[in-house]
Amino acid sequence: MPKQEAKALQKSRIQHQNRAVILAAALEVFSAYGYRGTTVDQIAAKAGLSKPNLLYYFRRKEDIYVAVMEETLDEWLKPLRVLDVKGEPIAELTRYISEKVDSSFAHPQASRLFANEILHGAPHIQKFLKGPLKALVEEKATVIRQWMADGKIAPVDSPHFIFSIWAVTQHYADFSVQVAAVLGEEPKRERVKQAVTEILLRGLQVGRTVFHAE
Amino acid sequence: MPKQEAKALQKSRIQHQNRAVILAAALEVFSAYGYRGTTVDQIAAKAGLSKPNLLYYFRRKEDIYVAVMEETLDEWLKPLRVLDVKGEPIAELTRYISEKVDSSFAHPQASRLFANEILHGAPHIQKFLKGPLKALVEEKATVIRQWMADGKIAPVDSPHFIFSIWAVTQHYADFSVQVAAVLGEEPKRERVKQAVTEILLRGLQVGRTVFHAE
DNA sequence: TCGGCTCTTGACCATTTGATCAAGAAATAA
DNA sequence: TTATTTCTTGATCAAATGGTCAAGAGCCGA
Repeated sequence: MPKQEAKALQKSRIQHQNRAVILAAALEVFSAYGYRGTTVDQIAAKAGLSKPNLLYYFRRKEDIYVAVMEETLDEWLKPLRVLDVKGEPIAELTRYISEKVDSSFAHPQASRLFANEILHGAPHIQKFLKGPLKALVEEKATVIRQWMADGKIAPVDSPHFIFSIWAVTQHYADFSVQVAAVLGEEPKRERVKQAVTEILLRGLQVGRTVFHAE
Repeated sequence: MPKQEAKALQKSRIQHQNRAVILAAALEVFSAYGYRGTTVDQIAAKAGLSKPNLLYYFRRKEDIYVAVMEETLDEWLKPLRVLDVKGEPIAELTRYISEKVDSSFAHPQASRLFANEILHGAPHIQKFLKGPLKALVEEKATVIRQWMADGKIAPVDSPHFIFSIWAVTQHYADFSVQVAAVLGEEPKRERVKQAVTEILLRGLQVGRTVFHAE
């Protein structure tokens, strides 16, 4: 019976669909309340399933969390991966910042989930940080250094510059409550994009004419 | 008996000392594990007290949290308060950034406690955000606008510039695990300070000569 | 239609955890 | 010393919560 062999791998329509529903619900709840602050019941309720039913798909709460985190990480890396040494530096960095701002506005939960994980010591993603992420940052820091060496941008500490881009763009997802409270209104995506790009990139531009005081 | 009247206000030596010990322990634990992730037992253990004893000083877990948060907020505001319109803009902003970086290195727990609170919707400090913080940011945004109007710095979106300073500097406390993992070592305070200052302020300087490519 | 596999759930369990309380120990004022 | 107030704690409770299980319902291929 071939059914036996396929059992472990093959996922039925229902499996596929329910796992997706659960992961979507879990992202919402985990990002809002943190790992410990989230109950399995909450996720089950949001997913429209009974608790034992949910635990039929993911045996432990932690398994759900890990699954959501894995889904998130890949998407998180994407925009940086395409930073291209052959492109025009300011255009490349502008695109990267733009995509990160878009991401903060479109998927704030993913950003918050990630932020919360790191804030609490990154117990589940140490390997990701020290492996793929470290490698990618080193690669892209080299790209930026190349641009500097070619005289295309002003000198800057490459890894710290990457950290700054992350910090500023993700701020609009992770600290959105604070931003909205201080501004007195929800920030506008395009306005944020423009402001952030200017703040982060203006200092890099070479041959730029700055108006002079007096 | 005057003792009766004073009872509610007066705090004995023991009261004073134990409250301080509890708040210090609570800051450590809350910042590491979040509100829900922290147990009263953990705080009591770290403070060297029995759980009922701890609850003699703070009747509820939430009371401890609120007390720690209040202690933290004031310190958080301090560096921004002294931003002076009469000072030299770049020097003033450099000092502000420097103090924020110092704060991230010296008191990362306070920053993380604050970050965690906001990340989860700021349920306990809405009033602080919409009141004192909003007012202060508006005041200091005006200071920056004045500098721009006087032609002392390049134009920039003031509130978003303040957000950027917060984001970048606090990143080294809130995301320190990520920073260390990606760099492969602990970042050096002075190096961070220099890099961050350059990234954030170079674009503001007026009459600056940037070397030109080729 | 039938047999087996997948999916679903009500009931239940063990542990954790915030909080209480009564009673004793220690400090303090008379 | 003595009386009173403050401080401390072992024992205990009720609720919340992660996880189990057996039994039933539903789906699907032969």
